[in-house]
Amino acid sequence: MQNKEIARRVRLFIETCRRHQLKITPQRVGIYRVLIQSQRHPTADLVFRVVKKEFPNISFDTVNRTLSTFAEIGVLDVVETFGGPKRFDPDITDHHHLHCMACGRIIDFEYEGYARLEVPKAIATTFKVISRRVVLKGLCDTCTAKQQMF
Amino acid sequence: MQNKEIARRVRLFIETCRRHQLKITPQRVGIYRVLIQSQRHPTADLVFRVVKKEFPNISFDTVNRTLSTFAEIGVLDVVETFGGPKRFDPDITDHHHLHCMACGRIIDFEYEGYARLEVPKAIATTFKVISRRVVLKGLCDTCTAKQQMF
DNA sequence: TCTTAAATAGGATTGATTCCTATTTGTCAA
DNA sequence: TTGACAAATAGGAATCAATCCTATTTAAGA
Repeated sequence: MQNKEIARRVRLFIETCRRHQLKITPQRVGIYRVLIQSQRHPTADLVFRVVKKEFPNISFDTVNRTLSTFAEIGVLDVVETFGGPKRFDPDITDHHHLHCMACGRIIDFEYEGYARLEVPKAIATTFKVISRRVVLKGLCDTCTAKQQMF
Repeated sequence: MQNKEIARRVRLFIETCRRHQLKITPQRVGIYRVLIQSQRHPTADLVFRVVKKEFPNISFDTVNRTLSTFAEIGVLDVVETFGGPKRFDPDITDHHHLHCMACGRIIDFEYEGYARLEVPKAIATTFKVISRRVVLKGLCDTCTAKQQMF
């Protein structure tokens, strides 16, 4: 990601914080910068270890609390998992997920065919849908290859 | 659920265990019986507390390990969550989920319109899809009502 | 500046899961 | 039916994740 693009997104992020009456702290900006440059779907611990390089005194609690705050104001998503630590997704645009059941990898994909997953009428009346996602479980290519070795 | 239906499913379950060279222990059968009669999506701890009534000496580890074993042989599903303890689903037929972001409730639904979620060709070549599910995040009626009180 | 509520650091606590090991038990073959 | 053995269990210890607690620091508006 270009420095220019990072700066642009940080500016937008700061806007969002202000709109929600959140103080702009160096820790929050640092965490946000790590997040948007991280490999997809990091855990709080992973973010913590990376941020620690820039802020050696930062605590895990701050990172974790901050990530939850970011989720609340819509700066990131908590993604669905099948157990294990929470995982966060800085990509809040519509997309779908493949979950490898063997290695736990989550792979993003976009697909025109799922673009308008209409919500059944019966549900729309009793449930307020905020986001929709197709989750495909299975085996990624690496794990399929490994299985065939036996 | 009728006793007859339970007996039928237990027989099928025992078949499945045999196919996978798993021993038929009273604990496994007990856990399976609790599972198919439980409210949907119980945690290991919930299953443990119920099974404990019939097997006072059973350990949490046995319940938890057994549930994982059941998932491996396809007797149940581990369902997607957004953090918190693992949750298991005895309903392995195709269905979809609503997740209430406020109370964490998971509501099953079936929908004709999602019946044939075709897998994009580009993905089918590199990823072996085993199950597909639409996950809708939002607010259930109870939580929507609560929010409007403020 | 000054004030104040919000945020942070760091350690303690809680909760969930897995690991370890001695003991028990289902299964299969004799 | 019995004996042998690998698999499974019980119970406690250890690990990992998340949250709580509180003294201290800090961002932001007056």
